[in-house]
Order: sequence, then C-alpha cells, then structure tokens
Amino acid sequence: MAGKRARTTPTRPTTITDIARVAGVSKATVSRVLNGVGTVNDELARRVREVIDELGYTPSQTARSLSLGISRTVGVLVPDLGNPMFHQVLNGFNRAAARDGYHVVVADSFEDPEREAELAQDLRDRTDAVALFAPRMTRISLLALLPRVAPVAVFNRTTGKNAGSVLIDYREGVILVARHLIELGHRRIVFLAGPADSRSNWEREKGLTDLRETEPEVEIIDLACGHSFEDGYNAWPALRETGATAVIAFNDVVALGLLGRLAEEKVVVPDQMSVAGFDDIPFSRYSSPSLTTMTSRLSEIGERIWTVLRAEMTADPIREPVMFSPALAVRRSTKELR
Amino acid sequence: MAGKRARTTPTRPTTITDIARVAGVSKATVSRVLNGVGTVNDELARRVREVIDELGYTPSQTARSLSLGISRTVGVLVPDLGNPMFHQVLNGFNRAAARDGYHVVVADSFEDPEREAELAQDLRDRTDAVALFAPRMTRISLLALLPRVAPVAVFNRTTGKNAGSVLIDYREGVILVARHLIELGHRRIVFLAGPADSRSNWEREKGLTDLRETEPEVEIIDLACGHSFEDGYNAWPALRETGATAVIAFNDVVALGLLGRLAEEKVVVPDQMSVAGFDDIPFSRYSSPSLTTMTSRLSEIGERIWTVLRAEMTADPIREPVMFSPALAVRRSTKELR
DNA sequence: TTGAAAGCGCTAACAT
DNA sequence: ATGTTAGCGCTTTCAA
Repeated sequence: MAGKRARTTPTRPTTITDIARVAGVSKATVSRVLNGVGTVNDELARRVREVIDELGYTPSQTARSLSLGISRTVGVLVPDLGNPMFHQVLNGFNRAAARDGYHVVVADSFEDPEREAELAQDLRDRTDAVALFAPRMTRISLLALLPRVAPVAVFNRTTGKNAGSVLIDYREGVILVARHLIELGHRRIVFLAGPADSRSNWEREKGLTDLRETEPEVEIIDLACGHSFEDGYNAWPALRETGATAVIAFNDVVALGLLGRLAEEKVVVPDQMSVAGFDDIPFSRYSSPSLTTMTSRLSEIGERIWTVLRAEMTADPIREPVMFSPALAVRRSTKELR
Repeated sequence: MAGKRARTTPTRPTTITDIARVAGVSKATVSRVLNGVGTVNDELARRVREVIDELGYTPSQTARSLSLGISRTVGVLVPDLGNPMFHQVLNGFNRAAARDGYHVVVADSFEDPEREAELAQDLRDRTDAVALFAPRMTRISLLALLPRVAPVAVFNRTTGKNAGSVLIDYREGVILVARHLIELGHRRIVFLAGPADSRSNWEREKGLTDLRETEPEVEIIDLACGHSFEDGYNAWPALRETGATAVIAFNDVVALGLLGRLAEEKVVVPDQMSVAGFDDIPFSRYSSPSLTTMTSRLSEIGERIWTVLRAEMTADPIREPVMFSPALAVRRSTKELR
C-alpha cells in the first residue's frame, strides 16, 4: 500500500465523514441534506441536521469547489483599495454579484504591476472568474494574461476584444471639464497629469490634445503630478509658476490635496483659482469649497462589469467594449474669471 | 462501476495530468518540478517546463489546498471598505502577511451584521484563517462565531480571550482629545456619537463619562450622529442648538462632513468652532483647515493583527488583548477659545 | 429513499 | 531519480 495522506498540516476538524458516521448514515445522505436535493426521509434529515449543529460542522468550500468544478465566487483585483473611486465601483459590482448568488473576494496589488499577473492568476485559480480593475501592467502583459485567467472582465482598459471590458470615456470627460472652464473665461489652464503609463491618464491627455486644436486661443499646460493627496499638495509651486487661473487635476484625490495646499497658501478657491477633479468621490461634495468634478455613475458601472463578467462565463460573451459617458458636476470650486 | 464524476460545469482546461501525459512523465514528476522538490533530472525538468509554458498551465489552487490541507491564504472581513481607516490597517496587514508568504483576500460585509457570520464562515472555509475587522455583529453572535472560524483574530472588539484581539484604546483617545479642547478653554463640547451598537463608540462614551466626573465644570453633550460624511454634514442644526464651541466627531469622516457644512454655513473653523476627529485618515492632513484628530499607527496595528493571527495558527496563540494607545495630532481645526 | 464508490486535481509516502 | 497510488472532502451516478 502506498500513498498515505499528503497533509502537511492542519486538516479540518469535522468533515462530512464524521457527520455521516455519528448520524449513522452515508456521506451521500449528509450531502443531500446539506444541499437539499433528492428527497431524504424527514426523520433522517432531522438527525443529520442535529449532528451538524452539535458538531458545529460547515462544509469545506475547497473540497466542494474541487468536486463541483465551480465555486460561485469571483475575484476582483484592485491596484489600490485606498482610492475611493474603486469602492464605488466595487460596491455596485458586489451588489450585482450577490444578487446572482456569487461571492466576491478582493485582492489589492498595491500599485505593483509586477505582482498583478501573479495575483490575478492566483485569484483565478481559486475562483470562477476575475475582474481586473484598471490594472497597472503594460498592455503586452495584460494581453498575455487575459487568456490565462479567462473568464475575465477588465475595467478601464481596452482588451482588443480578448475579454469583456467596461470603460469610462475620460477623453470626453476631460473635454467636458475643460470646456466648462473655458466658458468661465479661463484661458490658461493647467492639467495635473496622473501616472504616465495609465490608460486613464492617456485618455485625458488625448482629449486635451483634441481641445488644443479646436480652441487655439486657450493654453492648456501639462504638469506631471500623480494620483495621491500628497501629489496634489506638492503640485503648488509648479502650478504657481505657470500663472494659470484654473486647474484640472488627474482625479479628485489630487484635487483635494491641492485644495488643502491652496488653503494654506491663502489662495482663495474659486476666486483666485478654479479647481476641478475627476471621479466624484463621496468626499468631493463635502470639501470646502465643494469640488467641481467629472462624475460617472460608478456603482452602475460596477453592476455592468458584473454583467459583462457573467457573460464571459457563458457561451456568448459581450466583447464589445461598454463605454460610459461621464457628466459634469459643477460645484463651488470653479468660477468665472473676473 | 458507480460514481462518475460530479462536475456540474466547467472544469479546468489543462490539468497536471495533461502536462504529465504530453511530457511523457508521471504527475508526481510534474508536481516535483512545480514545487522544486526532490531532485528531478535537468533534462526532464526542462521538458516539463516547456510543456507547461506551451499549454499555459497553472495549477489549481483549489486542488492544491485540498491536498495540502492549507492554502497559505487568509481572509479579512471588513464592514466597510469605503472607510479609509480600514485601508491603513489592511495595508500593514497585507504587507506583513506577504512577508510570511501569505496571500490575503478581502470580503466586504457592507455594514450588514446579518451577513457577517456567513461571510466569515465562507471566507474561512476557503482560507487558513480569518481576521475580523470590527465586525458589526452582536457580542453573542461574535462569541458564537469565533470557535467556528478559528484560527481567527479580531480587530477592535474584545473576545474574552476566545481569540486573538488587537484594539485601539478609544477611551484614552477621547480623553486626549477632550482634554486638548478643555485646555484651549472650551467649556461646552459636543460629541457626535457613532453607531450606538459599536464597541468603538461605546469606548468613546465611556471615556467621556469618566471625564465628566473629573471635570465637572465642563459640559460634554452627546448628540447621536453616525459614521459617514453625510451624517457629519447633517449634524449642524442640532449642533448649533447646543451653543457649543467645540465638537468631537465620532471619526474623521464625520468631522470632514461637518467641516464641509460649516464652510457652507460660513461658520469659521477654528475661530468660531473647534472640530476634532478620530483615526487620522490620510485626507485629514489636507482638509481646510487640516484636522486635529486622534491618531494611532494604523499600519503598525495591521502588522500586529497579522502577528496575532499567525500565532493563532500555532500551538500558542496570543490571547492577551493587544492594546494600542493613541496620540493626539493637533492641527488647524482646533483653537483657543477667545 | 439510501448507500457504495468514483472522481475532481493535486501532493507525498512508498517502492523501485 | 522516477513512478505508482492513496487520499484530501466533497458530489453525484448508479445499483439496490
């Protein structure tokens, strides 16, 4: 006889076998009781349930998943759980998944493109599908990863129809924001750029490039910045240099960081400087002044990502990119140039 | 012959058996190559790796976990991923777990106490251990859950030594904040209370009760509020009624929501009203004015939760509650009463 | 209605 | 150094 058990370490305390033994029935019966299938004699069922309660047994989802071939769980890879924008999306996603009886587990890659592929893979190897939220990895890596983790849906990245994708039209968004500023009379506008390698920054840049064509009298200045509060806070010296009267921040977090700095520097917003952001995170309503920003229905987007991911799990996936058009939320941080 | 396969639905495309077959070796050899154990002939190993690459194979973590009895993955249950405070902790936890070669998956209960037990259970049934972050469930439910999900560590809840626990000393924290305000000359202070059933709110209340004893000349008024931006924003009318000159918010999120409202109402902070928060979330540095708050080294706390959870997985757990003392971060939102 | 047993994909003990 | 095989905990087919 070869092949004893492999078990390196702890194994679960109570298994279905224990329940079966104590209740004096077969594992099959316990399984049937557990899953409510095949008519089981009431008396037997009762006894089984009693034993289960008594021993405090819960089935191993790992074994169950292996046996069934599915787990009814999906994974989401997020580059930065700290970004409120992702919560909103995650929220909608979670809700929609729950409606379909799916559990959601989240992994944070902490903005490390190197780890993303491995984490996505690992997540996928324990779940039925994965959603990648704006991964930082290069397009090459992304395209290489996609087939290995299918079914997969991607948020805010294009996939060349190699996976479902849901995107926010940042190009349109930045134009909306910029036009708003232009209508207010601003002629020298700074764009505080985000991570150079991110698609969402790239799209904003494209929108601005278009705009420079159609609005030649307006000066739109690019300033490298970043994506955090601190980046916004630190952007002030360079911003002042430009003599701009309005600024479009890469996102709300950056805008809010900048707002904090401007307050310290006694630069009055919006009187001396108009500031706009992107994403409409919850706090942007409560900052002082409240923040003009590009808004999109993030939680609806999350629900849509679920729909797309769900379709990926079926025979006919939705490969046409789903594009969401943003809108402008005008609040107190922008004002007519006097 | 009975018992065909169970498979309801998809099964993984390539398995270790495929690799073994194509490479012309046994599954054991493939496994050895995969895990770098037992000396495998270089030539064979090379061939195996080639086939693996070619077929784009990655091992099923589910099968691996079942066989090994462990997954080197732990779960974290969070009541609200939207609360920045949890990220900070999660951050430290993740980092520490990664150092020990563990993966972390997160589940969000969306503040629903009903779902917490089930989610925790499910999480546990796919991982080696779980960390419960300030669960909303009642103490009874918590104590009932603990043995069922062990190894388990709990953040910001007491467990009566039925599990490892790490706590922030909010009692001490609120006293620190209140004393600061008292020293500034404030004699009528409002506390915007959080969720009535949460331990962390309860602890703050206790601290204030103590304080009312030792500082009889100071009036500390309790106002039911909540934990969100909106709750803080909406607290204004009731707050004004009291005629207080200083306010301690349940947390930074509430304080920030209030700050937004005060700005709208043209109540100048800190000149007309001092405002303090709890948690020191990243944004509290950048608000205008920056927020005086109770700070604790959240990411260090996260690391400590990992240590405690790790110990729970061994023969001698750390059952003595680990208490973190908070400190005061004085910033611009509080000022001497003139 | 119930039980026996095969098999999900993997690991490791054992034999060679 | 490599292969054979039992077994991890579960589900489901098949037989009774």
